[in-house]
Amino acid sequence: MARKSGSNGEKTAKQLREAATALFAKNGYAAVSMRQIAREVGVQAGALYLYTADKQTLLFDLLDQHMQDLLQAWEERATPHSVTPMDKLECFVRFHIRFHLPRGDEVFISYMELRNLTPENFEVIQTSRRKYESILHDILSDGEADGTFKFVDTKVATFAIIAMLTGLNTWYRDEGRLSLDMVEEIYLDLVMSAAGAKR
Amino acid sequence: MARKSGSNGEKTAKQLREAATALFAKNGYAAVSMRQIAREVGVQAGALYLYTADKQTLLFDLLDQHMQDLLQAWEERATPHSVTPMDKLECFVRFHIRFHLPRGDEVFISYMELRNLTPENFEVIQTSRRKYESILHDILSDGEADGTFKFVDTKVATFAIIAMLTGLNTWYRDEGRLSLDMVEEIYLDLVMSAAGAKR
DNA sequence: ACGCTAACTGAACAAGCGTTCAAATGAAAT
DNA sequence: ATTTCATTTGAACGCTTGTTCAGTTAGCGT
Repeated sequence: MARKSGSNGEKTAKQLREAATALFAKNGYAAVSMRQIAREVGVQAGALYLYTADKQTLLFDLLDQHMQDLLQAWEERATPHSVTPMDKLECFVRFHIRFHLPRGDEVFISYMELRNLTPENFEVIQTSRRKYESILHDILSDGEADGTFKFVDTKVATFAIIAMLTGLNTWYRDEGRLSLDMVEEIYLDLVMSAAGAKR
Repeated sequence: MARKSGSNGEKTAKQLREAATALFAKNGYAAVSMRQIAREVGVQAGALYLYTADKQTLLFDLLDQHMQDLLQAWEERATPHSVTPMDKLECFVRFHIRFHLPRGDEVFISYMELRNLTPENFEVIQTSRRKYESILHDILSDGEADGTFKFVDTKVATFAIIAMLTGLNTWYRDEGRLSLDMVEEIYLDLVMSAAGAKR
């Protein structure tokens, strides 16, 4: 047999992205074969090449989509645009946690599989990442300018805060001791303290 | 030819560890072949099996050695054992940075390749890691008990601080803007602030 | 009912994988 | 000088890899 009954291109494309995301996160890009992904999708390996040029492009598209989603979600965030640096920082922390926590696999891949990108693809992702970091950096700078925050080095503080927040993904479990709301408050407190903000 | 002139077991063993560390860090465990490692060592692939049972054991040994070194270095740290929680935390921060920064590859592998360990091997490494985390946790607990520090949640603060410190490895470069001494002071300040310590 | 095209199979390709092992050779001890 | 043993080669094993492609079928517009 060839074409399968009930087959549909968009559905398969979506299944491919999902299967690849899950498998790459669990076993790593290099350790996952196209045949493994195909099995998960319920299709032969050859069929995948109707939806991606090659394995490398598949990885890149996943990472790029993730970064695009992240940046776009920030632009469209529900919270009304805040005015004071304090409000902005609070908004950023809450946003970061709520965006990243439900996307464990994507976040994991985005950090772990950078080295498996070709140099050109790497540069694209890196640019998006820097864009995101600059959002936080601008907030911290503003706050420092008007005396809300105090840092020895603002650039380092940016990295440190993002690393701290993203580290949440490595240990948080839905069934665990703490609710999403609680970790949000805990990290908010840690970040505000680190920023030297009096509350 | 068979045995090579000037050949020496211990030297080859060391070269194997170094080549494997560098290659695993750069390309990932799954993406690196035994033949690639062998080429780096300057030997045929078959010869590597005199020094490791198999590829999995090679990875495990590297990670395990790294964790052992870390825990032992803490025990033998040069700084005289401090008394106040404040001193202890300062000591820990400085130790963490000075131990981790010069070991970029090992640290990277230790975080990235955990998933490529067999479950039993993973458990061993995880135990060592928890041991290290508990060092910081104990310091934070003590400090909270005597009022030096203030946390909403001490366990979370432990994870957050370690993530923050380890994140340093992802951006620090020797040729960069900041010296080792400077980042040490910057991170010390961030950690102390996050801990709510008045200085 | 027919033709077109989107969707997929299944086999094939060359290349590379981890691992084993008999054979060969250098170094060290006698 | 001879033996012994550590060290390495090089070929071989069966298997998997990413990717291509001619052929086959399902769904859809006419």
